[in-house]
Amino acid sequence: MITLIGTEPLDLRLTLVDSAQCFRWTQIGDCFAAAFEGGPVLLRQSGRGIEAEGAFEVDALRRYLDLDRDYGAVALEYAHIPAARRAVELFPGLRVMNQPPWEALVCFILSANNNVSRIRGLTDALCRRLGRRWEWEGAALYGFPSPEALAACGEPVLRALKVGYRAPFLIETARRVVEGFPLDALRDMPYDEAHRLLVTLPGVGDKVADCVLLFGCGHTSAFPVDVWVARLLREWLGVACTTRAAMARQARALLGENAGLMQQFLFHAARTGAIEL
DNA sequence: ATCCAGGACGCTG
DNA sequence: CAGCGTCATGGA
Repeated sequence: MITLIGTEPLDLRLTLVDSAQCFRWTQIGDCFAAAFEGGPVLLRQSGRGIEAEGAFEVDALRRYLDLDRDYGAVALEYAHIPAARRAVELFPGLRVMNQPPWEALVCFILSANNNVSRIRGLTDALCRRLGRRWEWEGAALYGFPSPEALAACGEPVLRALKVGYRAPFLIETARRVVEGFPLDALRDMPYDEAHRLLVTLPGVGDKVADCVLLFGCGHTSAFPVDVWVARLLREWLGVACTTRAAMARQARALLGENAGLMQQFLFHAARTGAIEL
């Protein structure tokens, strides 16, 4: 059964795939597919709006896609900053998703010193090897591996998937989660406390912690600073700092409560070369 | 061959 | 606290 879940502006390809905030959606024809705990979910843009099919609850899916946020208001908030205004204009329909924190954690541990296409390949390999298998009209889809599955799989298995030196990070972090690391409580903690807690996990530094907080915990002020963002902060916003941690602090002070949402627009603008640095 | 990719980590000044 | 080499892997 096909359900219309919303008519708000949302560019599926841009949000689910191209913006590199999530790495596990695959395009099948004009649909985007991924498997979750309840089974496969398919999304499609039609003339009516965003249509969904499969195992989902409308409210949960709307939250996942951040459909309840007014991005027009966010744009206005930063309209006085030329680069920000330009980035928002360039990418209508880009939204910052609310992923399960465990998924964001694993994917962004994989992201360290890695490129987007390879992160996607590794995520897919992880799901194929350790995730639950589903089928949708003949096509195989794989759920995201549980913390238990990852904690128990053994380092050689992960090495064989080519995650490289990140293998022990993944296994140790999975163990910490299985042993009770409060992943689901991060959402309701103050940013500083949640960040301080996350960086105690192996493979998680300042930047990965900010990605987990922004993409998986609803902390819209979290501001991940990678090479692209560091560059654009200097060139576009005049932020002159030495370390990335200091740049993140300054960007948060400058942009406030929704700094992370704006970061995603700026990041994509810089990474795709849509705005010359 | 060298550099780079949504960096983290351990060691040295 | 800041700076630097190292860590797999694959594409440019």
